[in-house]
Amino acid sequence: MKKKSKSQIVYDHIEELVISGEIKPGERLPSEAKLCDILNVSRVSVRAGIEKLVAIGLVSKKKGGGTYVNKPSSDNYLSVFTPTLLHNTDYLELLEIRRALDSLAVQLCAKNITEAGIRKLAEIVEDMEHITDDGDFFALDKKFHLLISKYSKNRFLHNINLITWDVIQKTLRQNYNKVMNAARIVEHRKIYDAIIHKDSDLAKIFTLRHLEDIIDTFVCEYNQESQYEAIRRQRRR
Amino acid sequence: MKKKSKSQIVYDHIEELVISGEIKPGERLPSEAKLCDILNVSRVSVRAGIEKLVAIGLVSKKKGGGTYVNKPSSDNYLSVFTPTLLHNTDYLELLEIRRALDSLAVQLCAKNITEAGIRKLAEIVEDMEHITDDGDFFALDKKFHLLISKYSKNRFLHNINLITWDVIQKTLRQNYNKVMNAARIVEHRKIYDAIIHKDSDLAKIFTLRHLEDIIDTFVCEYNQESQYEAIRRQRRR
DNA sequence: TGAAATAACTTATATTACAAGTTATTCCGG
DNA sequence: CCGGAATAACTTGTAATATAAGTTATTTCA
Repeated sequence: MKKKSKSQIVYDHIEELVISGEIKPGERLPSEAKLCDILNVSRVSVRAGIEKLVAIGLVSKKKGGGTYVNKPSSDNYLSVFTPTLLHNTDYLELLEIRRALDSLAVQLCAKNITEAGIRKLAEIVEDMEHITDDGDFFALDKKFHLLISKYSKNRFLHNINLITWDVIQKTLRQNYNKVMNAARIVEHRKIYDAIIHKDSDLAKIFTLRHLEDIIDTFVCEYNQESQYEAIRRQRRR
Repeated sequence: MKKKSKSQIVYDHIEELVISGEIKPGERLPSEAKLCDILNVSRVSVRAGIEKLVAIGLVSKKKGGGTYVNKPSSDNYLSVFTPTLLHNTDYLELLEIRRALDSLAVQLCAKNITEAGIRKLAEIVEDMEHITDDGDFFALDKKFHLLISKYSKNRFLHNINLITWDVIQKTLRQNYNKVMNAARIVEHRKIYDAIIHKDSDLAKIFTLRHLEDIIDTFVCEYNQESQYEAIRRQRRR
């Protein structure tokens, strides 16, 4: 267990304040001096920690005025990855992106995956089928999809996926668990089978269905309409 | 013209060193003390600037050892967006993602765009058709696609797009200009027409073709093979 | 020659001080 | 009592200095 740096303590503390909703977007952080007292570190460390949060776009500083939590609509583009509280509509937006990118990832993965990769993927699928605790599913699901994007050999794709799952883990686990059920596990198996047979088209189809099922379940649960749903309905006409 | 903060001076200076290739991934930055001398600022400011670069994943610090430019393969996921020098293969990876996300964006855009948005889009397309300087094309192309993702009303999608174009602008303009030609302008007009007729399916098709043409041109230019090309060839069999 | 000891260097943190900008309060004329 | 100007209190920005702690290069000595 490596010791956390002082600036990391500050970073984590403020991030937690924002994720938990204790400080909402638009609101002001405690002043640097107060944070020094609370966390028992020097102002140098407080400033270093805040500096990082500024860089990723979670907060903004105003000389003489204080430090404020950015609103999600901030034009700082890195704010995509900031762990602000996400609402259900935000989650749908995220799922729409997953639909587009996961289907690309699985295509590339089926083409590029190695024997070692297949073994790892097999292990995950099997673990998933013998799950006892509901909480474990999240970890396995994340692993499964990240492994696929890793073997897509497209680093940008994989990195975007890492971010996506990081956001899901930090802010959406409650919502997430509600859309989990036995059907998801079968879908993973199907995707896996398509990958090992190097059938990228089939893998893509199963991945699209997988994401569409997740979206459907989520929309049902919350009686909301996704933009994707609207497009699909339009197509049926 | 707002005055740059000291830490921003440091940030920009180091970013420039990396983008220009003066300091390559894996190499060490000048020490904090040296940067103080070079830039004539205090160590506090040097550290604040570097702290931001650490946060976005461009560099990593080793206590006692120095500060190093990260390699693109760094597992710091924000490194996707860091302005390290990108090679041609990296650009192809980026184009593959654009293919997946731009087609989604244009679908949503056709559904959600407002009258004001259409007017803005029209202006861009017309400017594009009356272009005199080649250099202007980049700015208009960027504007066009960012406007589409903006009106997709999916904030994640738009933010990823902002990042993508930022990376292109910072690191890929030379490559980019080579794939530009008159055909691109016609393609934009077609996409625009589909959008104003609210035909999301057609808009998607034209966008896919647009990106595939760009990829083809780029691949021809550099005699490289994109993963996407391989998939397309496979499908033809 | 080789390994341990040492020196030199580098980042991490703390303290103090002041500059410069913002916000809240006080004060005073009407 | 009201309104606005002056002021005080607060907050971030920058600097200088000092020390701790880790890494790297050099020296020393067996």
